[in-house]
Amino acid sequence: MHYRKWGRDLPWRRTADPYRIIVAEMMLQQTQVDRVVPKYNAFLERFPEADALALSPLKNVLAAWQGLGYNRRAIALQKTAQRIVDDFGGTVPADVDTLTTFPGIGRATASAVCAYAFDMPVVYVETNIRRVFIHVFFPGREGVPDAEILPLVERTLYQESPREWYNALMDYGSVLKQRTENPNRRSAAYAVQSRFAGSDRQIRGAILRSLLEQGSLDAATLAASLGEDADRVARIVAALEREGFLAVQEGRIVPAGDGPSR
DNA sequence: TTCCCGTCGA
DNA sequence: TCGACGGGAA
Repeated sequence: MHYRKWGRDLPWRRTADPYRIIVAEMMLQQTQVDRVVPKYNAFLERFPEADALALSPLKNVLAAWQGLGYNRRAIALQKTAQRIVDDFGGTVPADVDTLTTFPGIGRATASAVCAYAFDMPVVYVETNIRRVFIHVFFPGREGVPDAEILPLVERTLYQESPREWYNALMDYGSVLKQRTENPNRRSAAYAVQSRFAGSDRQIRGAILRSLLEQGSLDAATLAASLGEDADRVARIVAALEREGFLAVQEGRIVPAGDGPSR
């Protein structure tokens, strides 16, 4: 098997610890492998098991997440760790439908956890799998729906070792991306997204980053320091507050769960 | 400037 | 079903 000799040596491939697989998969949801590797290692040094993550102040979790993007995943990951500890006695359930009920875990991540942590023969589609199957089975086709890919995934799944099979698919998909025009552009799911520069997303990221650096922020001067319209910044801060990133106390922006009260 | 990507809530 | 959501690399 080609994979046994040439497969990538990635840190999450050296463990079957379901907690570690969950951390890796949630990081990999929206962030490229090269960027995840160092963050994954540092994150697990800080939070070696679900218990440590569940009990940590959120701001420390967000700090460890810094640079990965889509910071809501950090909140969701901590909540998932809390559910594992509180509702499952620290044992990750080996079941796609149960895992899907966890915050930040959908079909793809739940299936990946079952494949990599538990070596279960689950059938699912994510970007690398999609890329491989579109390339191999749908040459020249546009708008290929996942519904047509799934049966092929099921038929080709190597039952003897689903974990190894999916790892090999990941590597093949990653090579295809480097060597060809991304076949996923021919997926029905493909969409061009709005520009990042000047977007709310960029400002959200900047606010969170400076909050974690400064420890707290003065709401009145924040807009000026960002060079942005005060109304717009206030609206974004309110959204961040609703999502549980931060709190506003007497005009100061502080990390969530950090102030007095309760 | 363009590219990438899974989950969630509307 | 669709738009919001980050940030680093090419």
